[in-house]
Amino acid sequence: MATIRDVARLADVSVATVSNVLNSADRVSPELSARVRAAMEKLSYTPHAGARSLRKRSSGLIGLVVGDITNPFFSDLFEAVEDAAAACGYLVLLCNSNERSEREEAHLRMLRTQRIDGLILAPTGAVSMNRASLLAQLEVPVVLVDRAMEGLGYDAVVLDNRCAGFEATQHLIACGHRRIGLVNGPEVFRTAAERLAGYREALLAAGLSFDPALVRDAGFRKQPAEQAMAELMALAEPPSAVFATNNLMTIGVVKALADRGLSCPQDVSVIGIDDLPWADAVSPRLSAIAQPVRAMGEAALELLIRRLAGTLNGPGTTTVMAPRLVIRRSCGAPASGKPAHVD
Amino acid sequence: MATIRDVARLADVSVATVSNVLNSADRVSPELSARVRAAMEKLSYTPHAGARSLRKRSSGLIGLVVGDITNPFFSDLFEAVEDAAAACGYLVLLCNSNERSEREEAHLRMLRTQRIDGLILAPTGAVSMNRASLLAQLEVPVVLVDRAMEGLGYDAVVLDNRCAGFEATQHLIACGHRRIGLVNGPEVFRTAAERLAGYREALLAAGLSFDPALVRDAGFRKQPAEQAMAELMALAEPPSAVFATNNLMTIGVVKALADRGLSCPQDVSVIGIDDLPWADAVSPRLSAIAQPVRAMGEAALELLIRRLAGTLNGPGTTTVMAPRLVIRRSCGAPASGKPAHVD
DNA sequence: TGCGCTTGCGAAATGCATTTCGATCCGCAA
DNA sequence: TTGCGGATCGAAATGCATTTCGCAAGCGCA
Repeated sequence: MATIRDVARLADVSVATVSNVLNSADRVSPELSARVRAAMEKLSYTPHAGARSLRKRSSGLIGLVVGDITNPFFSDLFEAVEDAAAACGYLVLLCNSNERSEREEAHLRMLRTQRIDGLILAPTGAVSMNRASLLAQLEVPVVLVDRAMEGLGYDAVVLDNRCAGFEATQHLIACGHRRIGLVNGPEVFRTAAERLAGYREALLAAGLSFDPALVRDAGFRKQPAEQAMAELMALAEPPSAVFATNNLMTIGVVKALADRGLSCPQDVSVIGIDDLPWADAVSPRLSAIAQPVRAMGEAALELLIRRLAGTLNGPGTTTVMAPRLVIRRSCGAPASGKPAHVD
Repeated sequence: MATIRDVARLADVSVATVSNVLNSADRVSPELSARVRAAMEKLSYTPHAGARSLRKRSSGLIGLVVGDITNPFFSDLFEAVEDAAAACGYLVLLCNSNERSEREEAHLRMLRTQRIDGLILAPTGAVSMNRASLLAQLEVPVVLVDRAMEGLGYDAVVLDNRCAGFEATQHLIACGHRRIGLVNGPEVFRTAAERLAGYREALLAAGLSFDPALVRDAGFRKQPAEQAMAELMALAEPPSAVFATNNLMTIGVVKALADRGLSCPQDVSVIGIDDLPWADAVSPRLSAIAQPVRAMGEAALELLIRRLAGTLNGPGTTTVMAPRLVIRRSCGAPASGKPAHVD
C-alpha cells in the first residue's frame, strides 16, 4: 500500500508538501497541489489513520455506546449520530453492551485504546464508581443521552420524562379511565422514576388516587412486561388502561392482552413511550409518546463537537427535549362493565 | 496519557519487555511480568491503537457495512457480528449507508484509511465497477452477506431465497389460496429474483398459473409496498393472499390492508420474509419466513476470521442458509366470496 | 540595482508501540 | 575454574503522517 513518501516521490515534492495538500490546502500552490493530487490518484493513496492519530492528538473517532442496538430507539439514535458526525468529519464507533455492564466497561476500555475524541453514552444500569473512573480516564468530552448520570458534570440530552409520563396518563384520563396501570422500568433509573412522577402528577391533577398495586417494574423488557400485564389483569379490580414506559414493554403488554383474548382498546387501552414504524400498520394502532430521537442524537453530537472545538466550556448542561403525544387508536373509552375475563 | 516508556521506566525494565508482557506473555518471566503489570495498572496505561496498527500490519478492526441499521435484520446482524468479533478480539466498525451508494463508497474509502483487517458487506444497489475497485483496493478479505455479488470471488452468506419464496407461497397455497400477490424488491437484486423464482415454482408445483399482474416491485421499502398493495387490491380480481419479500414491505402491506378496512387473514392472508419481535404480539400475528440472522452473522465472521488466519484459501465460497417457516395467524383460508371492497 | 519581506517548499524531529537482533546472566557440565 | 546452552532482557530500527522551522525564491519598493 502506498505511503505518503511514495506520493511525494512520484509528484517530485517533499512529504511535507503532500501532507499540506491533504491538511492545509491553502499552504500549497494550485499547480503543485494538482500534481500531488494526481500522484495520489495514480497510487490510489489513502492516508493511514493510525499514523495520523499518532501524530495529531486526535483520531477522528467518536464512541457511541448503547445498551441494545436492536431496540429501534438506539438504532435510530445511531443513525442520527452517524449522519451528524459524518457531516463533521467524524467516524462513529458503535458499541453494543447488550445491557451488561461488564461489556460496557470492556467497551469503554477499548474506546480508550482507540483514543476516541469524544463519547456519547447511553448508560446501562446504575452508575458505579468503576464506570465513573473509566469515563474519567478517557480524558475526552462525554455526552450522556437518554439517561443522565448525576454529579459527574457531563452534558446530557434527555427526554422530559415527567412530562412524558404526565401526558400519557392525562391522555388516558381524558379518555375516561380511572384505573390506569403503569408498567414501568426500575425506579433506580431516573427515567423510570420521572415517568412515574409524571404519572402520579396526572392522577393527582385529575383527582384520582394513586394505587401502588397498579404499578409494576418490568425492567424495561418485553418478557417481564408480559408477566406484569398478566398480573395486572388478574387483579380483583384490573385497570381499564395501561401505560408502558418503553417500546419493548409496550409490545409485552399488547401481547399479554392478545394472549388473554382481550382486545385493545375495547377491553383495555394502551399507550406506550417510543413511537415505532409499524405502530400505525398493525392492530391496535398504537398511541404513543414519541421521543424526538433524531433531534436527541443531533443535539448530543453538537454538544460534543462544541466541547471539542472549545466553543463550549464549563460545567455540564442538561438539554431536555419535549415528548410528543401521537394519538392513534389504542386508547378509547373504558368498557362500561368489567372487561371480559378470559383465563 | 501514559506511554509504554512511562510504564517501562516505572517498572524499571525496557519498553521491549513491556511490549512482550502485552503481546507474547510467555517470553517474560512471571515476576517481571507482574511488576510490569502493576506499573501499567498504576499509570492506568492503555496502548495506543494507532501506534500499534502502524507497527503491526493490522488494526484489529473489522468493517460491517449495511444499508439500513434501523432495519431489524441489520441491527440483529450487527449484534451477531459484534458478539462473535469481540470473542476473537476484533472491534467492528459499523457503517450505515442509508441505502445510498455514494455513502457506501465514502464509507469504503474511510474503512481503507482505517486499515481494517476485513470487511463484511451487505451490498446496497447494483455492483458498479467503482465499488468493485474500492473493494479490491481495501486489500483485505471481504465476506458478503444477504446479497451476493457475482464474479468477484468473495465469500458470501445468503439465505436460500428460492426456498424462502417457495415455502412462503406453498404455505399460502396450502391454505387454499389460488391468487397470490407478490410484493417483491427490484429483480436486479438476486435476492428478489430468487424469491420470485421460488414463488413461481410453488405456483407451478401446485398447477397454478403465474400472473404477472400480481407481482409488484416495491423497492424493498414500506411506502412503495403500501402503494403496491393498494394497486393489487384495486385489481378486478384482487389476490386473496399476499407474500411480501422483506420486513419493511410486510409492514406496508399490512398497513394498506388496515387502511382499506380489510382484515387479515379474514379478507386477505399475508406472509412476509423476516420475523420480527412484535410479530406475535399484534394483530395480525404475522406468519413469516424467518431468516437465521444470528447464524448468518456468525458464519460471515467465521469465514472472515478463517481468511485472516489463512486457514481458508482459494476462491470464494457461498454459504446458503435455510429459511424457517413460522406459522402464526396471518394466513387463513380465502374468503368464500370476493373480499369486501372498501374505497 | 539592491534590500527586505512574503510565500512556498523541504529537512528533520516527533508521536507510540513492535520487533529484530545482539547482549547478558543463569546454571550446569567438563 | 572455564565454557556453553538457554533463558531473559534491552537498544535501536521501523512504520506513517504531521508539523515546526529554516531556507530560498520571487516580489515590491526605494
